[in-house]
Amino acid sequence: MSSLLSALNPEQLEAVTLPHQSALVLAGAGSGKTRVLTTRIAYLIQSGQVGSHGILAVTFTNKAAKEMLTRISSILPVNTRGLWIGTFHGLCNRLLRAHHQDAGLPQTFQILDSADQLAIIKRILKSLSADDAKFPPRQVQWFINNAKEEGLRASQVETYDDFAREMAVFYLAYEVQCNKEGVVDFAELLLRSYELLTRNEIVREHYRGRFRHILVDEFQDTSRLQYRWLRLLAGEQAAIFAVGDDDQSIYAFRGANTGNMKEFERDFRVSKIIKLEQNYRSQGNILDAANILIRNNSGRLGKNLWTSEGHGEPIRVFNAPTDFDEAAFIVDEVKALRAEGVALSQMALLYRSNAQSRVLEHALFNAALPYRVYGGMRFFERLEIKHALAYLRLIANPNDDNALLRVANFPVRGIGARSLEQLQSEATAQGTSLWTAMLRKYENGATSVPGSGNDTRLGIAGYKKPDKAKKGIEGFVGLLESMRQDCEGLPLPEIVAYMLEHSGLAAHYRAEREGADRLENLNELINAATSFVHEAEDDGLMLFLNHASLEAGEHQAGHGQDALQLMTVHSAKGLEFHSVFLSGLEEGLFPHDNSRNEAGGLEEERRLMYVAITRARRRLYLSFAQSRMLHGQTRYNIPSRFLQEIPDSLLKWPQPLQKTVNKTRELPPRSLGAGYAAQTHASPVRDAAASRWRIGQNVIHAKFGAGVIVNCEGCGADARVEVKFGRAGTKWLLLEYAKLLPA
DNA sequence: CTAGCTGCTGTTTTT
DNA sequence: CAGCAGCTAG
Repeated sequence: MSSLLSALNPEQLEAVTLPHQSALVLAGAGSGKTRVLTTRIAYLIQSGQVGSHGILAVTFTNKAAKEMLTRISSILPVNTRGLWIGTFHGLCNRLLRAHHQDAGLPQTFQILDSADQLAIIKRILKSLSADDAKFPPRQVQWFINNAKEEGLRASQVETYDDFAREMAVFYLAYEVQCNKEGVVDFAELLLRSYELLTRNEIVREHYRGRFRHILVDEFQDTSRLQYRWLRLLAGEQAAIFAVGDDDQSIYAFRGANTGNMKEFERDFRVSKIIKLEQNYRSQGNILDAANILIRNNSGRLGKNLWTSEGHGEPIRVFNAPTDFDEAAFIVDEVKALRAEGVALSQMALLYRSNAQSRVLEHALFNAALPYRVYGGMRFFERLEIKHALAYLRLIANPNDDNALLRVANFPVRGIGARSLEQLQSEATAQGTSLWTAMLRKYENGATSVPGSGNDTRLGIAGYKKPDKAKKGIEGFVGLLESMRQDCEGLPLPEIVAYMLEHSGLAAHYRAEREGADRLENLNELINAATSFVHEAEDDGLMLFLNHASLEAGEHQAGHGQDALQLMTVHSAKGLEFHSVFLSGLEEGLFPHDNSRNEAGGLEEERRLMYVAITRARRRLYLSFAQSRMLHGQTRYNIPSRFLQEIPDSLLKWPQPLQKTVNKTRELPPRSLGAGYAAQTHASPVRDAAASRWRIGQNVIHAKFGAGVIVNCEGCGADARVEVKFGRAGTKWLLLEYAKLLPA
């Protein structure tokens, strides 16, 4: 026990050994947050305060949950299966599985990912013949998820205008459809289990009596509903140990509500907030940059990271002419670092949006550097995997319309859109699933067609067509029925292998010229199933499918080998690397344009930047490109304001070897409140006469501030340039009058 | 019924 | 530059 605690600093120790009371731990990046959580769990169990069954721990990602489990089991010989550690979604799923009847769900309920959800919504909008210009499916999806997040059912939605009324109708139809199919979306997992706990006293009291200690990781990212869920589950008895960092709240777009921290203080009478500010990860310069940057945000709880290590290296900033050059620079630096002995897996390339990975991947590929992309197209989201999963879902539950529609005609078996549409309306009319409708139709067809009262009334053509369609469906029904029968009792990996062969998927991709990768992925699915059986010690098909919906990532070919890590800043949260390359630091990209209109959008972007910076242990690269290919056209952006918020004294500007790059630092207008001199760096004298105005050039306007030329036309007195300014938007300026200065 | 073409649109971040 | 909906030709 003492060895367990001896390695902790005083604040960590205090947090770990807190008595049974609710507490808020403000844990800065790299301050040993996970360690505190796992050590506390081990401490609680080892000191006999609670059994392992009395602990519930919520993490933000499955990865974090897994890590926590392994760390705990390395400290303590506990049965990890009795521990309730997982994401909100994972825990809700567990709860609903255990009480599916009380929750009004079939035992085999399946989980929809957002793409599945969108598909259902599209189908519903179509069946209600809604005007999709007026009601874009995405917006309907957004509306439904928001309503659920507010805890509202379709019948409870406020219908203050026609639009909302219409939305409520869609929501209701969606609810009905999901119930019919026995599927739940992500938000539903939460809402449904929240309702279960609210309504069912027996279940509620059972869990309240059981979970005496509730630990919450990344508390700043909890949503309103999640917070209510926690409060409900905790009741009066449980102690909630909440660990979070308001500066790392980057999921507001998904409903995260930092206000929960203050509410938590009030609701649970938190008497003391413990702050963990000593950072064990990054060196001084990196930490200073992060601290100074985040100070530009308002309404922080307040926290300043410090380290006992030295300043370390300066932060390297690179100004690239194009995104292509940026990638080339990164490749060079990566090679150099590797030559110095840094493992590729200890280097990360971070970017704001997934689309940015393409250029980087291209450069890495050409340089023959192994890399691994996280996020983006996830394993379980790949088309061929979705098809395979659809078959598996149908084996588990043939009433899953989504799955059925996905593969009814894939591989092609002559079930066209028309027959499916027909089937759809029959299903709607009868209030059944498509599968049931198929069975009926098939049985009707089988009994009535031979007797055929039809042939007296219809011409041959008009009667052959439906006959053909029936054959397709008949074949499909037979296929599915035999698959369901044959898979009964088979171990999971064999079910997957069987399905791949008998569904015709394997054959389909074998025949396809470009199918090799897809085949490989399908084989990887068998591996995934095998390792799932291994890890979960359970071979339920249903469980595997849930695992697939809840944990979209982590399975990817090319496991294990030393590879560069590529991911968005969002998915880098919680990770650390020896070296971090943060690319695309441009206005419009990072901070992202879309964040401009959102309340608090800019501050969230800044927190995102803060997260990115604090991923680095020793070395941090920040880079931006003057021109970038985006959405099929070249765009010219000015450097991100965040660059400017970092003091020059922490920065170093390396130059690429052979290229002559504009050595001037071009920065956007200083934002309010920042207090460092922008012009301290040496700026080489510019040859004013020689610099003709050109696209991509950075300029300064007396009134509008810094900008970049994105277009020009005319000549002589008529010469005009279009300039995109950081603040004033994009404007056409007559060169004769506008006193433009080269930046 | 299918495959292949065109033309449109939308574009952040994720459990 | 996608990805997708809708259309046309086989």
